[in-house]
Amino acid sequence: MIDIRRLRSEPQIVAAALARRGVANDEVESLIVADRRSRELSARRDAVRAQVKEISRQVAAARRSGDESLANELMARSRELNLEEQALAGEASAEAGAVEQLLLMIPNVPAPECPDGSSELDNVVIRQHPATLQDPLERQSVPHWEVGAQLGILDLEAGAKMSGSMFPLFKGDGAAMLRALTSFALDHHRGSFLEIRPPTLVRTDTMMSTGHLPKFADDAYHLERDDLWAIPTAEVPLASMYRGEILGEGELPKLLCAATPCFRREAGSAGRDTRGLLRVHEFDKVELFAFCRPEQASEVHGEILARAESLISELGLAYRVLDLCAGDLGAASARTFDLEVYAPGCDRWLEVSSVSWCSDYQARRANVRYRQDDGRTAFVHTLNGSALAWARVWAAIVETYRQEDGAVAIPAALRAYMGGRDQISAS
RNA sequence: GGAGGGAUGGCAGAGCGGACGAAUGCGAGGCUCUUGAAAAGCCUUGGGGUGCAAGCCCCCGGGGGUUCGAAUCCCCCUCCCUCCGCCA
Repeated sequence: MIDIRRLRSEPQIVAAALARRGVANDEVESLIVADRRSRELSARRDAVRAQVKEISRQVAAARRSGDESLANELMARSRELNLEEQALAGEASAEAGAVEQLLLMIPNVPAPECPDGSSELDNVVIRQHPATLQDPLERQSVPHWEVGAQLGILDLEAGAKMSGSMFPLFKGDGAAMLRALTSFALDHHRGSFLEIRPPTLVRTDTMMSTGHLPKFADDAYHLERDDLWAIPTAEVPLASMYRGEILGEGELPKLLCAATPCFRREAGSAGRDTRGLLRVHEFDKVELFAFCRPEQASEVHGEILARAESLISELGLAYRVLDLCAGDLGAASARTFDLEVYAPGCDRWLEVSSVSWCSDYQARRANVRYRQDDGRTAFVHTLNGSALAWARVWAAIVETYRQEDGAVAIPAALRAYMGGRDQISAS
């Protein structure tokens, strides 16, 4: 969540920054009002409490000196004050709850460098490799769903039969390639990022910490009976790894990496991009996550982005990097770079990574702090980025590497993970 | 799923109704001594809210309750440990 003290000290600056990403001024204003009332009420409550405590001490003193009648008198007075305290405490906690609810709904303040804009149309392409795409007439033009069906490595009908549409089923070398991609990526990150295999069902507070709840509950799968949520990304469990802890300054940055399935209801996007693997409810992904000191954040952000890019390059795919505009930022993010690979068969750019700097937004929600060298504590910064999301990478590979004869060449980087073979042909 | 035991500061661990935000040890920081270091000695050292400040308030896993007063008593929940049952 955002820093409420900053909101108090420079409300117009914060409100203006939030407006860049579409937060209404009213929303900010009602938070400011509720916060002021909340503080006023708790100050009044505390003053009454202080009197009650003082009287208690006097009761103890009266008892010790054997003055029972004074003790009784004081106790009666205290009972009276307690009634007042209870009333004030009720109001104060209701108002504090209101502040909390409003605060949980407000997204992160975008970084000043973040470009202006209200939707994905305003995102800025900052680089593309290669700079120009192959001529449309020479380009491979069979979409991955056809390539996959022809080679028997992707069976969308079978997936739909067991789970419904948008739950893909990979077969044979198609499944093996997915596994190869995960191994390839984990090996690439090993040594720098600590590999974690977190749970993929998490509690509500874990989903709250990253900002996925309460506002975006419709986007996630919820197991009502056990009140657990299927993670939409490994970012969710990883962000809670040190929840409530104070880390040593020397431990930072903590760099983590996890391969997990990811589950998304895609509630708001029914009917959009539903062909093949363009948008699916379940996919595998390798995620990079970092906890660091604020001054390390920029460097770590660059490193995660560089790692995602280098995986794409090694796989030999065309890609571009987007600087997301303020209006297209995820709730927790202050600055995000998206990576899109080009899929020639369906002639589309597919988002395969989103590398975000969440400043202290998630750290506040998860209460993850570190001890500075002056002994004081401060919130860490968190960063995350996919490296990479495989379903769409799989689609781009299959489309990019399809040959005249219908077989798909296996990218050189993956061959060692696929028994040394160099192509997938119809079986 | 059943039966017990536990959760206290950075860590270990005492406290079981009144001066306890909390003994003690370790760790960390400062100082003395020393050419330097070690050793020894002395001192300091939890988190948070609010306030210009003095101060006041909250926090002993979380939430309720009893009481003039709760780390301490009662209830519920979560997590950890031991045993039994079940099971990939």
